[in-house]
Amino acid sequence: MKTFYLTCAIDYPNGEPHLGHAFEKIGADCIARFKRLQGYEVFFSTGVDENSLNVARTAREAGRDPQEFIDDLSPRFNALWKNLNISADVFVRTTEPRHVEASREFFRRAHDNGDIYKGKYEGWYCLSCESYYPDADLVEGMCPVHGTKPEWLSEENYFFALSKYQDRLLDHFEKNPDFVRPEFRRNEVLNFIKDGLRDFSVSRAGADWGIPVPIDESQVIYVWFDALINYATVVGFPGDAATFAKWWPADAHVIGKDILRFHAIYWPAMLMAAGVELPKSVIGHGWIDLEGKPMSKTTGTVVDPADVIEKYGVDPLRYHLLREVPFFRDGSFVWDNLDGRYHRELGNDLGNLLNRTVSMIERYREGVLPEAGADGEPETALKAAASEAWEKVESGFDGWNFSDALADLWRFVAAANRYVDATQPFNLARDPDQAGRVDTILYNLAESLRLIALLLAPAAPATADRIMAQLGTDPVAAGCWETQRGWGGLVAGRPVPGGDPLFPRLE
RNA sequence: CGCGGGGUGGAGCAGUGGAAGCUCGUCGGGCUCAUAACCCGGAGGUCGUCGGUUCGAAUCCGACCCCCGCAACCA
Repeated sequence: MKTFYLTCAIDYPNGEPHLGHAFEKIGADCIARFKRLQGYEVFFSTGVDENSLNVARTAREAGRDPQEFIDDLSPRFNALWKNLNISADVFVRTTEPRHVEASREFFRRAHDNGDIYKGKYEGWYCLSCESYYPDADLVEGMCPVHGTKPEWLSEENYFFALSKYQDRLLDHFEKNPDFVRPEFRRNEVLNFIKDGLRDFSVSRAGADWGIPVPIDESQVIYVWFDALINYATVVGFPGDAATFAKWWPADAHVIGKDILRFHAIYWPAMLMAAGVELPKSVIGHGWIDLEGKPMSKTTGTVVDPADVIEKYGVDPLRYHLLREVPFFRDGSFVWDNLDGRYHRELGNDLGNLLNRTVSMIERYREGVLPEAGADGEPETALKAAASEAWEKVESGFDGWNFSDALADLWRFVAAANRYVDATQPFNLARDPDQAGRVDTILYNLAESLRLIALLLAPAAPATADRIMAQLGTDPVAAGCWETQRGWGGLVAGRPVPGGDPLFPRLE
């Protein structure tokens, strides 16, 4: 069976997960489900990055023990993904023993390959920030955050020989034009590489939080070096060779634009050093803000996804984000827009289409699906719209253009609504001579909804199944895009139970 | 002169020389199976600014203004 290995960023649990985190997981989940529907065996991973010194610092600032702190926060991320119906197969925590082992083994291999050496890391260090600043970031020689005079520190660290891989990386980009997407991000990365790569330190001295360097237990592995390795850990590196061989290389790493460089440059070079194949693609998505303002805990501009779910439901949130914000671009979460999409697109367009369809089958055919007769002109148009939608939606999802895919799907929803209006079954039903026409129309409407549910399933899986249930047919299952994509999947003569409106009006 | 993208009706966008478009929203009318949809009609734009080329510029040229991404250790 064809396989697809998809990863999300692992988030660092120094606070509650918010809508920005959710955007990425929802997009990735949409792809995971899309691939399963296409018949791929999918492995979909996410997790949390717990070894960051920032996490330990945040915990201590709150007067809490770091371990206790992450044991509290990390499960909240996992719980949110469950609530959002994210179909991840694994949720990794980088403090897990298997990941500690994987990181140390990876480090060892890079070291054995001659790509890790001891050097001196020097720079202006702000004690309050606990971080180094390049000269350019200092404001008149002072820390840009605290305005205090930073200290010149120098520490012995292990360095990774990134510079050695500059040519091989350029070569890889050359031979794999889709390695980084979207294209404008690829170009940014390419320019960065062409400017010249410098070695970077992969360890920290004097820290008591993190994974010990295998060749020098007095230091810990720099958190970035360890975090990236999670993608190998979760598919069995290094102990489970069979599992690793089955899934690696990853088909797509889904990450935010802010951490693109780590995935598009550092990680590939690290893999080359360890003698491991490179991933197929790195997908850099945009960020969402709140009503035009950056999400920030300090200013209170955050949205708790749980609040959105409580008011509108999981699928409306998923649908709205995927439809509203093109995945590769930045966008805004606007409450009014969500409300508008909920009522107009989900309620009026889709929900009402289902409702009017099952209502007419109930009223005119005692709730039993009639058999379709010969096609007329309206049927030809409807079926043309269906096959066009199928083609466009599939290629839209395939290119991570969720927004376009859903817009195209809604063109078919509109076509089905137009079909009702053009054929007027509610008028024909008064004339016994037209019974055959009414049968045909009602069947085709129900069948349209079946196809809509299939195409909607990656974005709004629960809604897809609710539609299938109201139509009296099976839930959406893995691989069914291959086996059930053609027109005519519904079986005449079966009961159409109908049900409550999918998206009732609020307030 | 660091590299790159962009400024078009309320929102999001298309449009590289020849009558300013699309989707959504908004206003009015028709229809009615339905959580209503669909159809018809309307309102709404100095196409960032200034200058130039041309019979004709959103589109070509020049200058300027503004916004955004990248510019190494920010999981």
